[in-house]
Amino acid sequence: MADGEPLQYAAMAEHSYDPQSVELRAQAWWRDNQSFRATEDAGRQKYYCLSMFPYPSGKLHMGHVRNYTIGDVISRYQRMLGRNVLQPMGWDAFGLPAENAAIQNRVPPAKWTYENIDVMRGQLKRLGYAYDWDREVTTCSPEYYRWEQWFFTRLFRKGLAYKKNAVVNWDPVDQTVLANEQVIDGRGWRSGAVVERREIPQWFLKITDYAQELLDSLDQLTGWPEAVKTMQRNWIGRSQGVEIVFPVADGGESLKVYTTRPDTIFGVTFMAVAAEHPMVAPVAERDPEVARFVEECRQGAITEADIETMEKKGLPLGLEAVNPLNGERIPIWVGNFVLMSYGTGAVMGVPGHDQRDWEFARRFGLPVAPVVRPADGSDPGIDQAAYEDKGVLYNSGEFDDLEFQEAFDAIAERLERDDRGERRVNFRLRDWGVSRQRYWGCPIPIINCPVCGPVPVPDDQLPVVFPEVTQLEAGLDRARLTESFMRTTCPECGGPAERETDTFDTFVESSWYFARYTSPGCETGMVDGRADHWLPVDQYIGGIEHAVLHLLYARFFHKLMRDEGLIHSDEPFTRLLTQGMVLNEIFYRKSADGRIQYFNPAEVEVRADEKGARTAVLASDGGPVESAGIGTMSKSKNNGVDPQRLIDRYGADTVRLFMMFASPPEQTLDWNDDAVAGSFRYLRRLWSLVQNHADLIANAPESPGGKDLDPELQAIRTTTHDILDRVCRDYERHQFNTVVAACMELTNLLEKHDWQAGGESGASVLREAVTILLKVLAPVVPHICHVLWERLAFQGGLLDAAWPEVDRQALVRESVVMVVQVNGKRRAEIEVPSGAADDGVREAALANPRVQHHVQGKSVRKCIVVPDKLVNLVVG
RNA sequence: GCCGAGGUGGCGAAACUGGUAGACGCGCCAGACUCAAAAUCUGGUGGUGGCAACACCGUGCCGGUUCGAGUCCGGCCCUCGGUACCA
Repeated sequence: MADGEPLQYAAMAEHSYDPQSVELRAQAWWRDNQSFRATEDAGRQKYYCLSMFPYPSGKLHMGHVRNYTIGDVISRYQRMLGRNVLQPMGWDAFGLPAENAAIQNRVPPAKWTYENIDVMRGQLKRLGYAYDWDREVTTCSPEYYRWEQWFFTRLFRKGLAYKKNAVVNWDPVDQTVLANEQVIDGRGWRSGAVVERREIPQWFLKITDYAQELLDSLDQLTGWPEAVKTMQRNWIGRSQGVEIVFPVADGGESLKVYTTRPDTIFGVTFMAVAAEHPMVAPVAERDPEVARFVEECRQGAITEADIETMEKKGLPLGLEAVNPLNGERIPIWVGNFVLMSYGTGAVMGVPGHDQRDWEFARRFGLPVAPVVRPADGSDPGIDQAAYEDKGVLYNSGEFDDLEFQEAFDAIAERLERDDRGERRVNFRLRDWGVSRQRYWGCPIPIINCPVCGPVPVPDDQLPVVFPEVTQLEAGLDRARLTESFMRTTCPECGGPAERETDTFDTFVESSWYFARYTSPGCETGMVDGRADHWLPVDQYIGGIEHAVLHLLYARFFHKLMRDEGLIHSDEPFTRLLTQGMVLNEIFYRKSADGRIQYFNPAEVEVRADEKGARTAVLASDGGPVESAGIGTMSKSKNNGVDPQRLIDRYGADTVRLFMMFASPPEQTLDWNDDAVAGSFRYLRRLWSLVQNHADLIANAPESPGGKDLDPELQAIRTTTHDILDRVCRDYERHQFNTVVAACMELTNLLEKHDWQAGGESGASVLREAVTILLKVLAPVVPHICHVLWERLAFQGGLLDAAWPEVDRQALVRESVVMVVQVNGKRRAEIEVPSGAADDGVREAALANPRVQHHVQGKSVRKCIVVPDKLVNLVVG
């Protein structure tokens, strides 16, 4: 069949499965009954199920479909368990791609964004997600960000927002600040110019004030994956160490460093400072080599990954620090791996006991001095690598023979007594820089007065809204902020002043949207009393890529809102499911001037020759394209798969089913749509099974009784309840792929039986099984199940049907098949009464001729029995 | 570099607390139906050897613990996510 051609079974037979009409019918029913409107109801247990809202980049991609299907399955499952479910949806609508589209296509960012939202909202509705659309939130609308501005002015007054200098990527050609993503190999993506580091004043939020609480309350998040909590703990990075002051010889200003290993202080053989350190500038003035080095450090990217992996370079400044404990003189170097914005902008180098310092010292011929050795007094062996273990001190004067903690305390006390340092708890976490030099973002509500300094915009003048622009130009993003917008008067002194033109990081909007959903239409504040009804979110679902930044910022904002008295819980998300990324291959071409153009895998043909070597060509022109491996589906890499094609061809249920069946939710998924047809085939089989027996089922007794069934029907009942038992367990642990597999198993079983000849008891066994099947499949494929439920003339909507219960008595079997191993190798199977005693099992196993063959002539030394499962005879 | 996760048939995967490796599905092969094809249905399908019964091998690599290891421990390789201005 040609790709994209719609299936035409509907035209072929009246009763064949036509997803488009089935889905239209189910969705109309939900709409007419306002099924998903959530109301605060004190009488029912609430369940707030939230999926991370999308950035409206154009169309849904498979990552969205995966995310939102998981959320919808959980919402519908919880609803059938009787909970009052709230499931909202909205748009993370500010961001860089809108500006890029504006520049490239000369379309205003607002128009581009709202058009994308309309397309994507339509797609979400087509997929049948059970959202309460009355609560929709769009972060780029002034009604939303007004309250963000309001909140920021409160934080400013509390001293939790402040301004300081920070480094940005500066494109000297386009005269603009670049995001890290826009810097490729140290060059601006559009101009190709070498990017410079530039310090500019920026707004920060004091997340470090909450570092300890953000760390401590992770322990209470028992519904979060350990991996995410570990990443957040490491990110916050609490450490106990000592801040040490090294005087600089010949009267220079002293050098402050932080270390968690003060026990190695006698092994310091160099100091390294950042190029931007105040100590460096005077040296650069007289030493051209240093000046050149500083200039070199000013270029290139600013990400931690770049800095940590680049070649470590350094240059001696000709200055010396003095070791505060032994008076030794230590050369001070400037190093490209030390950043002014991290810590104090200076580090002490201990090559004997730090691998990075060891490599630096080796490279530049600096001495390596061992001062810590293993407890047994053996040589630490620093010729090949640094000795980083904690051990016992030597070569350390009066501190010799102390082990780590004793040495730490003794040295810290000595430094404190001499006023040369102090013990400190340090966090790796840095304050959150929220300033962005962009147009398409929430304006920071501050007025800069030459007399009063930064002054918050008064509440009655909020929201601050930028003038609309019809187009943006690269490098001139903020020039559209007209004179009349910037010119204003100071709210404090009434004198002339200028408006702040920076906007917020888009992570600010996504740090409180979950709270806004609880209070739609609220015009008196960020949220109202309804927030405490719904919060915290019971289940949050989103990509693992948000494990640290978004999820940490949202936790931070929740605590800020709590401390403002707006809400009364400590954490925003009780349970967290981190969905694995959907990956796809990335294809590109590099043009002569170094620019990269990406091609969607749908436009690329991959061929393999006889030797298995792959070549990829663009279908349209037959020319070769390069593969950049596989990566997360993204707009920027143009490797997304458009789910619309699959919806048009197979319907929403097939897409939902396939997504859930393809792999467990937390696992990375390499996209391959070859198997989607199999999910459609399954739904068609389900449809036929129910349709072919609909009247039989509708007229059958509800309960199959249980006692007088013939063995074959009894076996079907046992399997049905066994499968239900597994399905319940798998829903609870969110492993939906095996839920689907179990349903397929049950369907296969039911298809094989001749029900028309089975009489009334057979019909009731079928009725029970089909009822269970439709109920447990409903969260995954709600449309087809809804319509089949109607066909069976069952009372009430399937949506609110009670979740089926496992009949424990039906699970009891009279005999079981056990595996017999000899010396750990599987040799036979035996059938024994279930619950048989160990001795009986052993005898039955030894009686088996195949077992005898392997035991022959040897004595049984040991016999291990796992009841009802396995017996292992150890012979020799 | 650092932090986190993953690696099982041709492919997506399953295996609950250390107990039958490969459920379920895709693909492929064979058969039925058909003038033929598609669709559908039935059966087979980890590898090697063997007519077969069956035997041996097999969960990224090397080693260990155990009656028994995909699962636990030590070391390594590769892939993916994050790395503070992509969202």
